[in-house]
Amino acid sequence: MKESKKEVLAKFHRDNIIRASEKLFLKNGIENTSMDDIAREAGYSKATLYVYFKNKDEIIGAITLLGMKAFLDYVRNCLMEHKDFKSQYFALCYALVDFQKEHPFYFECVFSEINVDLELEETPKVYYEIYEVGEEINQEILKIFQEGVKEDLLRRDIQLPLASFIFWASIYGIIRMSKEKNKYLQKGMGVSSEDFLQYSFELLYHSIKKE
Amino acid sequence: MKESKKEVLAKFHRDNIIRASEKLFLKNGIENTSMDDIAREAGYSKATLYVYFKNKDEIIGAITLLGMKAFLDYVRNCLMEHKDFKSQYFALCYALVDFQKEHPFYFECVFSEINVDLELEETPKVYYEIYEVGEEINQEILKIFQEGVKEDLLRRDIQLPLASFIFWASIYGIIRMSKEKNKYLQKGMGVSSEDFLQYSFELLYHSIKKE
Amino acid sequence: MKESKKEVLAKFHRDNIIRASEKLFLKNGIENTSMDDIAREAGYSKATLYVYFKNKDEIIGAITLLGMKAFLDYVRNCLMEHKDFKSQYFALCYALVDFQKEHPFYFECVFSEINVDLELEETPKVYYEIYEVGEEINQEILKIFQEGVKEDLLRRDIQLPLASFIFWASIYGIIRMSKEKNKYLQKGMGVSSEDFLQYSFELLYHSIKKE
Amino acid sequence: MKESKKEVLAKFHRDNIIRASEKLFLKNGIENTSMDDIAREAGYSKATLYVYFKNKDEIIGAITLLGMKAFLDYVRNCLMEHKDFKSQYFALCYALVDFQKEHPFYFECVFSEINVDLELEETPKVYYEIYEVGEEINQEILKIFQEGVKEDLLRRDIQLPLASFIFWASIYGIIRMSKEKNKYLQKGMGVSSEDFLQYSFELLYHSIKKE
DNA sequence: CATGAATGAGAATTCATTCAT
DNA sequence: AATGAATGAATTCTCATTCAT
Repeated sequence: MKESKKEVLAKFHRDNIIRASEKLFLKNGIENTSMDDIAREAGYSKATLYVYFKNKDEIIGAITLLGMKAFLDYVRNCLMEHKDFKSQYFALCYALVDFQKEHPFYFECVFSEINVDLELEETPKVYYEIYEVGEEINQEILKIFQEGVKEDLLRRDIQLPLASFIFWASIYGIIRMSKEKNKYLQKGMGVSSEDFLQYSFELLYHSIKKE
Repeated sequence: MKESKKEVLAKFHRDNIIRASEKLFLKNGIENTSMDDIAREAGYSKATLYVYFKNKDEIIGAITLLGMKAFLDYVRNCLMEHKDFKSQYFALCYALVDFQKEHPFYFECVFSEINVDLELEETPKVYYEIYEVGEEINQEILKIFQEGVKEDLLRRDIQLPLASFIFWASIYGIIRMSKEKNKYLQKGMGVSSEDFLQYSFELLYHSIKKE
Repeated sequence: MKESKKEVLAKFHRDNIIRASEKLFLKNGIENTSMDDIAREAGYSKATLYVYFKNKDEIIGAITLLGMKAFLDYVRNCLMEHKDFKSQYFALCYALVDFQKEHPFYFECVFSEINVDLELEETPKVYYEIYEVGEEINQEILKIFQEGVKEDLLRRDIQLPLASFIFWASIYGIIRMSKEKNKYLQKGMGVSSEDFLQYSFELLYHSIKKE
Repeated sequence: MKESKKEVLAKFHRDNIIRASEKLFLKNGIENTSMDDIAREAGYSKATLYVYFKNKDEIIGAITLLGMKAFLDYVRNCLMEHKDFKSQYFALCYALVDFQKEHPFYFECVFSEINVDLELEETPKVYYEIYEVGEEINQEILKIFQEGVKEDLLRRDIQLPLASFIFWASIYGIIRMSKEKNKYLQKGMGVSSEDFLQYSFELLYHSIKKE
């Protein structure tokens, strides 16, 4: 009982630190976020950060892993709540949009290569975990497209899992751009972010669906 | 005459510095590139960098601008050398791939929002220029798609300039992923980067072309 | 009774802490041994160390004192077990060697000045005790040399207690060097540590003994 | 010319830093001397220290090497200025005393093993130099004793170079003690440091000289 | 114009010590 | 009594920037 209480408390503090870090990493970038900044934002002393994380890298790793796991949940939900391909496809698209909104830093993590050589001895465990969760995500998305094949909705010449990867990449680019060039879309083209995204997802759907 | 001689010389030095910076920024990232590193790579003393650029940010800005301009040239070339939509489309795709290969740092710049409020008084001039070149690029790409409409190759419901933007975004995501997950594509899926890109561009082409 | 039980327990814990500290101080040096290290090695929590010692300095002081006391015992044993000067002399020499081997950290303590002004008000009690034990050691060694005088084995011009001090100092230097330059002695001169020490003690014996 | 001027200036600054470091290292120990302390003492900003030395270790290495070289000069002087063994012997003894007075930190360096594995690839050059100067010092001292043999002043059973090593070690111990227990010698035994040293050197001389 | 020299400000990290429980 | 948790102060080292020459 006491043990669990302690663990709960530790998790609470780690979460606070992670949330503060996520916020700052997103706003200013990892490199421009100092441990001092994190400490201030999280409401702890700098030294306390080192009680809960071995170093800055471990904070980064923890955030990334958490983000990947959160996203895996998002994706799995799409598959559970929707049974046919088209629903799953659009649900996944919007899941990604939501995910980017709620965890903008995680979103970037998911799509960035891990700058770590997984074959080296001293690579921290967390990076293996990150890699593995990434794999699981890929598998889940593949399942959606396989459902599409089963339903005979996709073009015959679609190559899986390649196409799922391309979908993945395009969606990333689209969401990213809808964020980065948000103002431009509104002012320059008179389209809201939401409309832009919806139209994009439909356009992409055309690239794979059977005529 | 003398003035112009001076200017030519100044441009020469600025270019040297920019080339050195580009190389290092790409290899190690902006944050991990010190002014010392740039000075060493460019063959000047550190203080000399400050003769030609007000500070590090201005170097970054100058690189971005140069990159955008270089890319604008790429795009314009596509339009000049190819006259029909399909040729222009694929030429543009591969132009982007080439561009990413030759100026990987510029590539990122082109697709990132400038973290600067253009409406503030003190915003350096360079950022306005960057914005303007970006606009020109968009216009050029739009022209390609308008050619597609003219040739009656695109689906009737295609909305321009929205679709050109989406294309833009997707291509970015795809190229980025072909880089970042390069190893994964080869080992995990047995596809070369080149094949992946070609297949992607074709898939994307389907999303817009008429049946 | 209860009081004494408590005291016994307290001594037990203090001893554990001291033993752990000695081990670590020796292996890594005082400066490179953290209170965390000591706590881990001793099997207590860091805060507990502060129950038994006011601070790190007090641990160091306690170790020093213990070491001096241990050495005093060594010296007294030499005097008890050997009755003639020559035996006592060599026994003392080898006692020092043993002592250095078993308590290398204490060994250094015995020969280092305490960096504390004994006349200041706030100087902790332990430093006085250290000083006093040092005095006792000197007295015991002097006794050995006085035995030498009594046996008429020493040169007439030998000045006591000066000579005992010099002996003391030389032996220290020799043992220290046999440790520090151990490799050099073996590789460069082909002499084992043991042989070096024996020869040294004999050479030194010549410096005091009558012809 | 300009080059040499520059070099002279750099050497000047390096010397300032070294002198400040030596003073502080001696007073407070290496571990208790921060780069901040050195900067303050030397009259430079902390960052400037890193202009002239790569890091703290390099300062330590430079000091040690300088100290060893200075001492080698001392020893060579003894051999040049004095031609017979006895003069050389005492001159060397007092050279050491002087050396310890003028460069107390160097003195300790000379007698401490270098905590560095000379066979590792990355070991800085300075440590090899330190080792080599140490060797040269040993050779010079050996020469003195060989002169003693030549003059037939030493006991027949004296083993060289072992005896020179023992002498070396004893003198170290004696000088060290005359420092560390200085107060004790004066108050407790009524002997000045100088008298203690002189008497010690004579006593030691007895241990090697022929009857 | 070009630069060597100098540095203030700040980065990550460590550690002895305190304190509420 | 024993300790988990928290931290202030310090440490080594880096780097963009300035300035006198």
